[in-house]
Amino acid sequence: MAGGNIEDVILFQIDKTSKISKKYSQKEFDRINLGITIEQWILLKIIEEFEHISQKELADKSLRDPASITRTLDILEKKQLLLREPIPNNRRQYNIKLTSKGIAFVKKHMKMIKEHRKKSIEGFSTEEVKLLRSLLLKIQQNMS
Amino acid sequence: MAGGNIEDVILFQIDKTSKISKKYSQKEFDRINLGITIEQWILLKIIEEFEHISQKELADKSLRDPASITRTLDILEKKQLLLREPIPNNRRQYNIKLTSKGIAFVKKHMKMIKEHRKKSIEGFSTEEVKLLRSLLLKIQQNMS
DNA sequence: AATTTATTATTGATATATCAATAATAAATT
DNA sequence: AATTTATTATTGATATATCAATAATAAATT
Repeated sequence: MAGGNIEDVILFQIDKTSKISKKYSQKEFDRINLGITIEQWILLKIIEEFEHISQKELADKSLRDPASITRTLDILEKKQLLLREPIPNNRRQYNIKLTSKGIAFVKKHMKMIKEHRKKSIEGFSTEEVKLLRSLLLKIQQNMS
Repeated sequence: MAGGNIEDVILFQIDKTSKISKKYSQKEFDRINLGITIEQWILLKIIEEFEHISQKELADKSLRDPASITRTLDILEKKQLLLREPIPNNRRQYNIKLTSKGIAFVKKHMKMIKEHRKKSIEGFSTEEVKLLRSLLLKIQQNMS
C-alpha cells in the first residue's frame, strides 16, 4: 500500500461511500418524480420521528447549519409538506410539524427508503453491521 | 433497537462521520488561515498525485460534477495554486497542473493532513482498519 | 425590576452540488 | 473525405453549506 494514494485514506472512502449512496437514492427519487432532494427527505423524516421540533434541534440532528435549515424549510413549506407553528409565550422558536400532506408523503415513500437502507448492507452479517457502526462511532468520537 | 430511529441507519452514520471529520479538518484549516476549503484541498492533492490530469478525470476521482470542478479550479487558478495547460492537438481538454506555489503549498501542509488521517483511526487495530475499508467498499458496490 | 447575556431564526455573501443546455471538437462511422 | 456521434468544458438555474452579522427575545444576573 503506497502512502501517497488518496484512495487508501479511510476518510476518503467514507465520503465516497456516502456520495455513492446519496446519488443512488437521488436517482431513484428523480426516476419516480418524487420532487424532493435527499436532504429534504431527511428533514421530513426527522420531523416525523419527533412530531414537532425546533429549527435548532433540526440543525443539530441533521448536522446542518441553522441557516441551511431555514432555507430548506422554506422550500418544504412552499410544497405544503410542513409548517412553522408559532409557540405561545415563545416568539423566538417555532414548532416545525408535518402537514397531513407531509405525513402521507413520508408514509407513502417509507417503503422505498427502507429498501435503499437494506440494499446498502446487502450481504452483511448482523455482526458486520454492528462492527461497522461501532467503528464509525469511534471515528466520530476521535474527530469531535 | 427501534425501527424508526434515523440514528440506527448505517448510511446516516456514514454521512454523519464524514460531516464531523470534514468539520474538524475545516476548523483546523481556518485556525491556521489556510485560505482554502477541504474540497479545494482534495483537488490539489489529486492533481499532485497524478502530476497532470484532465478535468473529467478530476471529476471522476473526486466524485464531483464536472461543472463543480470547473468552478473550483477557477478559484484555485486565481490563487495561483494550479494552471490549465493547453494540450497540443487537443483543444477540448486541459492538463491541470500544480504551479510551483501549489506544489510547495501541498508539501507544506501534508503533515497536518496526515495527522488528521491518523487521528480519525486512533485506537484502531490494523485488522479493524482493513475490515472497515472492506465493508465500505462492499456498500459502494451494493449501491453502484 | 432593570440590565446583561445567551439563544434562535433570518439574511447576505461565497463555495459547492447537480442537472440541463450549449459550444467546440475529437473520435467513429459511412 | 464527409457526416454522425461522443466527449469535454462551460454556463445558467436551483439547492445546499458555512460563516458573519443582525433582530428579536428569552434567560440569567445584578
